[in-house]
Amino acid sequence: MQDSSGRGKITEIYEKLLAFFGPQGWWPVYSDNGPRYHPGDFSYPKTDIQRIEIAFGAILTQQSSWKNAEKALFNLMEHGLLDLEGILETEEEILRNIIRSSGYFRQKAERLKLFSGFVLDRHGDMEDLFSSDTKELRRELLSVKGIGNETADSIILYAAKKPKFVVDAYTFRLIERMGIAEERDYDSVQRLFEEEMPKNLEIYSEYHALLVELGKNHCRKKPNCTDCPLKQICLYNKKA
DNA sequence: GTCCGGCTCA
DNA sequence: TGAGCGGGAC
Repeated sequence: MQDSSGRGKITEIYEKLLAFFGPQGWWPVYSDNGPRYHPGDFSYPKTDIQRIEIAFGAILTQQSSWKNAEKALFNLMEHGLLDLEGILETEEEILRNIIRSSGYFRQKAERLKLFSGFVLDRHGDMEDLFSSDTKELRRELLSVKGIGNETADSIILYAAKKPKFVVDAYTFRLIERMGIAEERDYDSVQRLFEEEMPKNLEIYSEYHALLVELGKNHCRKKPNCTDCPLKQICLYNKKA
């Protein structure tokens, strides 16, 4: 996407969203004596269990509300299954029931197993997996069936703590409605944000979370523009 | 009844 | 590009 139309807007959107919603503090870490929430604390995850928690959470929340994914995550925790070997040793049918609340539980049970098997076979643990550089890590994650662009980037950003901008359906919808980008594929949209915003972990982490908040509250499929924080700079729904 | 912090396969 | 996957919250 080119400069003239979009240049500056990405930054402006970020500032308005941050001012309106405040810092979101993604990603919550619960396990291994982690705090329930850590807004402003980007030092998590600290342990492999916590890295697994975030990676599993990223898979469980695919096309599902975080509430439902969270329940599944807690359930895994209670069964001591924030553990790669443990997932592989758990009967598929049992695993499905443990994560049932997240929806798509048959697919996700398989995905947890495939991901766990990959990490164990290729790296042994999460810390070693994350020791690869961002490009290589992304390539590896994408090679696992069940991990696509958004899930891979979520893991890279929130678990491996490497600056990679996460694009999701809300992001596409926003730039579509605001007429910012003409290129609609994932990589182009990601590049758009990464090129305008400072390559910064905290900013990428907050920006994606803020876009989710905007998408849930205002920029929905059926938009609620009335009290939208971007109302002044968005052309959508403006009278012609 | 609608929608969710997507992805695979045809 | 479209169908299929799915429980739970609102």
